[in-house]
Order: sequence, then structure tokens, then C-alpha cells
Amino acid sequence: MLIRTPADLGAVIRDRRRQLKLDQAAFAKRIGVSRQWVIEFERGHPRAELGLVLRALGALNIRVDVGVDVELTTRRRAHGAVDINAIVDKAKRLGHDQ
Amino acid sequence: MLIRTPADLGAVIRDRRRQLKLDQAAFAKRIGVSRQWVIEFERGHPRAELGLVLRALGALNIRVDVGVDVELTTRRRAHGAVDINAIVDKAKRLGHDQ
DNA sequence: CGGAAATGTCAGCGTTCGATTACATGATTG
DNA sequence: CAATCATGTAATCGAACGCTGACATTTCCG
Repeated sequence: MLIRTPADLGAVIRDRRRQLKLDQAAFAKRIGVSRQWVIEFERGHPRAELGLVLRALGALNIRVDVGVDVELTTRRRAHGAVDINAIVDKAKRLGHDQ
Repeated sequence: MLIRTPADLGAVIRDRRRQLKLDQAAFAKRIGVSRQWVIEFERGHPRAELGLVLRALGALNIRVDVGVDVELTTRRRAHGAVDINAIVDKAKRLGHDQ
């Protein structure tokens, strides 16, 4: 999923956390933050600390990829799958904006 | 590129900023932070605010993608784009597990 | 229904962010 | 060399983070 805002990330994490059947307390403990933090972050807190965010993502096995727009930064996927995503992404971009 | 730590992100941004021939001051101004912030962030500051980080990435036209390992979670796009990704992802998922 | 579990809210508190300002070092170039 | 620009360092300071702990609310089953 394409991330644009902190709220996007919060939603992703919440979904994933539930998918893994973790409650906020267990999740918080696992990444070493308070339950409060989880609540605020899932709500899209824009000032959450980067390090904690990355820990949270890692704990849920969520991959973070960054790459420049069109050229360069070819990405490979975790499992030797098709790179159809790359193709699709490129197509979408050309068809839309930026 | 796969992001694991704040330092990874700092490096990406620094590279990209230079690629675009922006100095720290101009870059900082563009995203509405102090030059100090840029310095610390490029150095890998782990407690940088998520919102500012995303703004910085956006200002440099760096995409941020997140996704679960093999299975994936998402649907829900920011702007009405094709959901081919979802389809592809689902297909991949069916082929693998869960 | 009733109670437990999960989630959300509130209020204090120490710590630290990020802005600001000023100066120091580095690199480039005339 | 000297001037200029880019980058790094330092110190102050208000604002906000994230933690703790207690309570409220919602959700979920027996």
C-alpha cells in the first residue's frame, strides 16, 4: 500500500495487528512501547517517533519500501515473485499524476 | 529500497536531495522545517516526527510502500486508482499460504 | 443479564523534539 | 588568498512526546 500520511500507517498497522490476533497491550509490549502509544499511533498521530514506528512495522512483518518516482530504484520483492507490481505501478503513475 | 532503520531513511533522503541539487536550507524550507532538522534526520535521528518525515519524502517525490511479507493486508487506496495491486496480491497470496 | 476483556480517555511528569540564533569548519572558486 | 556557499556544532526554550496509572466505554461470550 502506498503511504501518504501518518493515518495511512496507523490504519495499516491496526489492520495487521488484528490480523495477527494481537491486542493493543500485547502488541505494545512486543515493540516496547506503552499501550497509549499504540492507541495514538493507530489513530494517526503525526508526531510519533520514527524509530518506534519502524519497530512497530517490523514487529508485524510489514515491509517498508521507498523508491523514487519513475526511473531507478528497481525494487525486488521478498519472495522471488513477479515484478508485476512494478509494472503496474509505473503504468498507474504515467496515467495519473506527478 | 527496503527500509529497516531511521538511518536508512536518512541516507535515502540525503541521496535524493543531492540528486535534485537541493542544499539543506532549500530543502528544509520546502518542507517547512529547520535546517537543523534536516541535518539530524539525514544523520538518522530515530525520534524524528513521522509527519515531518513523510513530508520530506513527499517533497522529494519518494514513494513509500508498505506491505506484508507474502500475504498482504490492504485494500483501500488514497485516490481512485486501479486496484490491480489488490488482485495481484491476492493471487499471490492464494498461491502461498493462509 | 453479567462479567471479563479490549479499547479509549484523562491527568500528571520527566524527557526531548524542533525552532532559533550564532558561530565553526569545509569546500569551491574568483 | 579571500570570499562565498554548504554543512556541522552549540545553547536556549517552549511545546509535545511517551510513560504511568486510574477510570470510562465498548465489545464479546458464557
